[in-house]
Amino acid sequence: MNKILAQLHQYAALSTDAQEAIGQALQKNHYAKNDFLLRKGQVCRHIYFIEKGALRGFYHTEEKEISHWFAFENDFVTSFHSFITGEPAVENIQFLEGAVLWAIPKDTLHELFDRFHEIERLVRIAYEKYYLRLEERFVNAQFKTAAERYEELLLTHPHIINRVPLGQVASYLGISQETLSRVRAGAMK
Amino acid sequence: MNKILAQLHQYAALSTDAQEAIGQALQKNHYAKNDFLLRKGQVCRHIYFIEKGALRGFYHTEEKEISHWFAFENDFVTSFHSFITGEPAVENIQFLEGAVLWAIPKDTLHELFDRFHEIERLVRIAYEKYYLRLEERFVNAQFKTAAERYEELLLTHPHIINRVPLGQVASYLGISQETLSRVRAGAMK
DNA sequence: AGCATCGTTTGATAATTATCAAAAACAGGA
DNA sequence: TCCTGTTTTTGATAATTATCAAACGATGCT
Repeated sequence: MNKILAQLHQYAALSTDAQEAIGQALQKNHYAKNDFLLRKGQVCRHIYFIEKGALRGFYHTEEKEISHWFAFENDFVTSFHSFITGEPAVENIQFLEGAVLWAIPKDTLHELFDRFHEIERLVRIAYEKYYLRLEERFVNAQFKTAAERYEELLLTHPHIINRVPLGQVASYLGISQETLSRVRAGAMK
Repeated sequence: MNKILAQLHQYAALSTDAQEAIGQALQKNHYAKNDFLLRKGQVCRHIYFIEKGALRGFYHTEEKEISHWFAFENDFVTSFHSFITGEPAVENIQFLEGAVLWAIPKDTLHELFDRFHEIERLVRIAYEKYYLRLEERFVNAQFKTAAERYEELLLTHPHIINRVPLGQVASYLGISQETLSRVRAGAMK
């Protein structure tokens, strides 16, 4: 609980009242490895905070499967598109490890927005940061080669490489598993 | 002016008071073709609304130049990263055509956030939409081939192809100008 | 009309990455 | 420890895309 508030504090400060309201809205749950938090076609009605564990979001079609994000302790996760639009998700969310999550329902969050301008402001600021991160990834994807992107991932997010199967990391980087394996071996420099 | 409020209305409704406050904050300006609205290294302190004209945002390094967005009538533009962080921009914004823009300064916008919860809500919702668009582009970039992305662009944003030089469209799609030319000729099916 | 500039197309070749197939390495359970 | 299934690596080949170079086309200006 305090960990959650500490993470939120990164985005903006909150009054005691607002903090308490958030605390009351949260529900705790345990999940097993390989379970699905969300399957394609379901509507995602919560934002989750990861107390413990690791998750991935991935798209799955007949031809291929692409992991587009990984999340770990102290991250917030949701199926952004489904959560915001209320439409069925086009992605899946799966547990890479056993996990403990805190959930806040969308309805409750919107009630909090009405009651506390400061909470909506915090979320506005959080969205800004999430946008910037995605933009940065997007630009990197176009400017750097597969090998450079792997190097950078190794520097900035080593936990991804340690805790996620290689094939999934490869799809995250936008390359095939074999190519990533060769990049790793240093063959492609 | 009314066009701006109409665009804003897409995101959320606004009270008359809020609308008036926004109207007072706006400044109108004219620009010539090929001028820069913003150069790499400058801080972007405004959000702009395009009454008339076309712009592009692009990254420029020694090796290459990548146009990462195009904007036209009724679009809002800014250097997102610089505007939000207050840091010098890493991108350039240039006019593809002569243009008329309305500007709102960041400081003024934040004053409006304090005075009108509803304006901050509108912006929060606008960010959600912008995020979703970027996410969609990001996924498409990984799932579809260059040819498919071009086809899709042709269907969904034909004005980009009509009003933007081919080389810039190519960098937007993440391919070389020559490849795009061949894709267009239908050679790569 | 003629010239210069910019944008686009075409051709030949090289580099990058994917795909298919099989072997090797690793991890967990009996 | 051995077996089994999963993950990772390696090899050979094919497909995709980039790069370099040159030609073509359109536009605007004198």
